[in-house]
Amino acid sequence: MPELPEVETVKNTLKKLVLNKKINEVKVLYPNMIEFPSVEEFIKELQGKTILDIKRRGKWLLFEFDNKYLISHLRMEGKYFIHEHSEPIGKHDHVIFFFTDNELRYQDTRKFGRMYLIDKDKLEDSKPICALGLEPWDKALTKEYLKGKYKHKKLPIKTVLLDQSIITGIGNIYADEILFLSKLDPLKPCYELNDTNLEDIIKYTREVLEHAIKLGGTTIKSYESAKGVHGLFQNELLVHSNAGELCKSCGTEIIKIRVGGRGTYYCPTCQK
DNA sequence: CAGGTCTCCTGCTAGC
DNA sequence: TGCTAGCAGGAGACCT
Repeated sequence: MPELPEVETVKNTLKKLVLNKKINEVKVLYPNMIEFPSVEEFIKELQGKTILDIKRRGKWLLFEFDNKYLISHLRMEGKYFIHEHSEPIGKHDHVIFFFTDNELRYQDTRKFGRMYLIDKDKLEDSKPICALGLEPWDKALTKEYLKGKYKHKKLPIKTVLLDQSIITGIGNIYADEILFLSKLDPLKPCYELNDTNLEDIIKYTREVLEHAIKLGGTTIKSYESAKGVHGLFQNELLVHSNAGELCKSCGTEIIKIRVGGRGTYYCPTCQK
């Protein structure tokens, strides 16, 4: 499941592969993937356009064109692969961007991914980008900012870490890791967090994500940044997906619970 | 307004 | 062995 570090890795991989390439043609094989505008307009607008840059905002991938951004969310299993024209179309290839020498295919087993084509000057004011909160490294991300957001919230901290309108980019894997390092019970209500807790959340959010980016993200299930390229952060996971294993800090068994409908892994001894 | 629930999808797995 | 019910999950829609 691509979170910020995986999207960052995909962005860097794609920049090496498709920057400055001109799209001759677009094929949309699964129309629901295109959230806005209509599929017809999406195809027409992209035809003949050159990919000027690729950026990232939260978990969104931003392909920059002269007057538009194609923004793409990979959700659970979305992947971009370069293929030769001759390669047969796969069962899960849903959108294809044709270049002269090869093509970029968006593959998504679960079809959860979504794409938008937005006017460049309206990007920050249009959904979904307008609903995003601060990037983890934004200087505005301070304990005062979090205090303001968390003050009246009774929801568990785990749930709120996944709220993209506060800090953007954290998903289920990294939320568990951040809470483990912050020694916080995932079920702890937001408003109960003290200054130290908030400082720890900010510190470890940045540390965990930076470390994961360095290692090319986490490969659980089927994430790849390019064909056969897997991240390495899964070897560094302290709690996530480690139910039954022993806590590296205290030796207690890591347990799995559900918080806000999400599988959540934590050490009941270290995290209070 | 905050928060809960449903929805979208398919592959995998537990259980019979 | 083969089948199926149930689960997994990011974020928007919808409801309370």
